[in-house]
Amino acid sequence: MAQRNQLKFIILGLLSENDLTGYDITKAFESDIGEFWSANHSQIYPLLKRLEDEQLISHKLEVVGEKLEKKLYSITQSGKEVLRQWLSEPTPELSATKDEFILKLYFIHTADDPLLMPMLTEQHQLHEAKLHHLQEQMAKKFPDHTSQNNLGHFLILQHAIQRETRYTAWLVDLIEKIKTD
Amino acid sequence: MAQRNQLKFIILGLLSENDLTGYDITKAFESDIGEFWSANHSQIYPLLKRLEDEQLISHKLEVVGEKLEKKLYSITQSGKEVLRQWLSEPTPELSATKDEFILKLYFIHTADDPLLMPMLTEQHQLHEAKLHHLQEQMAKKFPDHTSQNNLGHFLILQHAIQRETRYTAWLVDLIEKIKTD
DNA sequence: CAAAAACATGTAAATATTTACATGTATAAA
DNA sequence: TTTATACATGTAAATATTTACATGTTTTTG
Repeated sequence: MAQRNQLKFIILGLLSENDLTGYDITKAFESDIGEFWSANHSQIYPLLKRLEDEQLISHKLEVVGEKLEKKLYSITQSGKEVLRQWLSEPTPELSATKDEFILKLYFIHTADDPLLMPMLTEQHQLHEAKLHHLQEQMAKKFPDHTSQNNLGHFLILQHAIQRETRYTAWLVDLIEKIKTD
Repeated sequence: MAQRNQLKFIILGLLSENDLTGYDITKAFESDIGEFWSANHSQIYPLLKRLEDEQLISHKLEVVGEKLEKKLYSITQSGKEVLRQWLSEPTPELSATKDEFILKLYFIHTADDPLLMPMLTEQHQLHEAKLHHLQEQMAKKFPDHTSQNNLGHFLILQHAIQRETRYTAWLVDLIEKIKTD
């Protein structure tokens, strides 16, 4: 397996909060969940079918306008149990954080390599932009600075903001140090 | 593609430093590179063959003892160019950091969920252990606190240590806050 | 009202990744 | 000297992930 089907649990988790269509789930990966997992609709639709076969979810058809049919999925009792079971299991893996920039950096041996500075400034710009985006999300989703029944979401945003703050600071330091060489 | 063959470049990068066997490369993923990428020997051996077909690397046989043959791979000029090209390209992706614990946390809605505290203490223990491991690596590989022709390696270790320090501190804070509820 | 953008759902093919299967040698420890 | 461990190299099968192919509807914008 290339990662023990965590997508399955994400889908169950999302459906445990709201009934959703495949399209809605796809969208979720472009916002909230996109911060810490990725998936395409071509992976999601077949999986929804499989989860329904396993009776972890079910769907009913809704018709929009004249003929557009959408499938609104709900989690079943069995699905809720599988989700809860997953949440209660240990998570001992600490999977390697695959970061292509860090990978490249590993192969830069000296501070005077002409590739280094462009790499650092590019990453600085990217991570600063991401940090701003996350801060906007936080302000938008938790305007009164409290988590209100959404502790998990609040925490992962806080975590991501801290991560990007730290990442950006590291890059700034590094750029400064290398400049004054 | 499930990630535009970054393994290819890791192998080229490793071979640009030293001639290595497939076994050596496999081992590298259990130490240094394991901090930020993973790969199994069953992925490495076929890829070495492919890279040799593409004339990015070549090998010579070495015999150990009576009959154990090992293939010592070297990077070719063409391989060096491909590696350098990769290093010089932009890295604009900022791929989602797939962290199963964060994923689970997203689906914990309230601070009084009985699953929360065990999750947090488990992760605290794991990240603290990882931090210690990284600090040991740093002390071992850069005892005189300087990077000496290995800037990249030094920086990725520094980066990982900062990341784990921050992660651990976040968990400690969180545990403290939830305890005193 | 025409056009563009967003909604909506799939399949196919290529590639990447993990786990399991398979085999044998050399070296260090007991 | 036997035994365990590390060295060494592969293949097969299952699964995951990405990119491309494919089609059609509804809503918003100009």
